[in-house]
Amino acid sequence: MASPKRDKLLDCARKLFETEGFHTTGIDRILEQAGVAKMTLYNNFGSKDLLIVAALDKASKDMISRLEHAISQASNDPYEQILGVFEALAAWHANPEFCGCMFQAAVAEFPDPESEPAKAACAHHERIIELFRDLTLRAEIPNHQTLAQMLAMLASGASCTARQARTRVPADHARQIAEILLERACSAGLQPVDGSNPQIAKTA
Amino acid sequence: MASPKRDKLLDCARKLFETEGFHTTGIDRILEQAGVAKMTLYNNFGSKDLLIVAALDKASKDMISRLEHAISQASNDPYEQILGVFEALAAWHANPEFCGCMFQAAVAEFPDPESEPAKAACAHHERIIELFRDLTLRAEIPNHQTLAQMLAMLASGASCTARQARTRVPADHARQIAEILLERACSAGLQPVDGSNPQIAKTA
DNA sequence: TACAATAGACTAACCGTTCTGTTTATTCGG
DNA sequence: CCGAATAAACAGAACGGTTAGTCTATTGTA
Repeated sequence: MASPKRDKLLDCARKLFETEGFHTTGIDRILEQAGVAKMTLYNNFGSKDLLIVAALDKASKDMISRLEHAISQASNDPYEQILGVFEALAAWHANPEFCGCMFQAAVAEFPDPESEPAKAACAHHERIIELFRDLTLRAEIPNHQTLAQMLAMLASGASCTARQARTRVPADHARQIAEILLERACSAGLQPVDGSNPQIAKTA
Repeated sequence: MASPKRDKLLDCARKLFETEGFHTTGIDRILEQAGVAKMTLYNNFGSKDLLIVAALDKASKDMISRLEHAISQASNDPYEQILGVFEALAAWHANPEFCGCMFQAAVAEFPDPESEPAKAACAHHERIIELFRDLTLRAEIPNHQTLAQMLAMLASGASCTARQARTRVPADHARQIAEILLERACSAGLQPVDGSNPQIAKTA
């Protein structure tokens, strides 16, 4: 299952997809850069789409473990750990090699929600929400599910904005907002969201 | 400049690009759906990329004027007007035809920031920030520039999340966060952002 | 010898773009 | 008011290039 050629191919594919997009990067370029024959791609992955899925899965695993590492290093306090996630986000965006979130690009390039790459990208987003949910639960925040969704949305917005801005400013703004939300949740608890907007019921 | 054929072509192109992406929708499909000859495309726009730019520009103009309409109808109070923008956002996301923000898709599909479609999409984002800046300025908010950036980021995050979720929930969450930020800005003013994060200086 | 990975030719489809020739509508001079 | 001139839109063939994917023949190694 795990061969050095396969790893090299997957690494190059991930990088090229990230920097130049999924549709615009042809198979031949990946093979050339990886120094690998065409048949190793089709023997190991089956198709370009499945290679994309594999690249997304690996990128997701890497990012999640990077965030978990940032969390464990931040503190024992879940409040501080949540802010640590945004610190890690800002550090990522500040990296000059940063060129946007790969998963946001994937859902944009594969509009069909039933396509495998789109599903892989959505799965990553769910994992991010889950990560925040663990933290808000441990922080014993009243409306912890809602806050987790909000935090994930903040992170998405920061990544999306940073793709154009190419600075860590959006992530720092997101962090600041997260701080405000946490402060508020700590002192009073969030107002019930769904109750205050009854028209949601239709789409929920 | 403005002919009915040209308008029909532009409309169909905008819709197809929005729902199926820029790279995946071929020219032939656009022409077929618009009932228009190939040469009318090249006589009127010059190339597919320039057609994409024209579609993005028209979509931007439409959206901005829709938001301005929502603002003018909301109230005379700039606070209420800002919330009105998020109301309009939520209404847009609740529309069953909503399939994600076209401009986010454009920057994802054209990773080269120098490409014309990417520049057109960035210009739209600037217009959104400017729209919020006008409102925060009129609201006499201390750090109005920073808050405008934050609000734009919230809107981006909501659109990005709504692409996957297909509900108005993210926009409602964004609205709720905006409410909190406004409340805070009203009572005390935001803390100086850049001062509290001196490491920004490098990228600023 | 046997096996796995290689390079690279090859296919079939699709892409954006150009070109050709025809048809339609509009405008203008007599 | 009518016929000629101009321009625009038409359908569709053709072009060169690129794509994902398959196949074959060759190499290196155990």
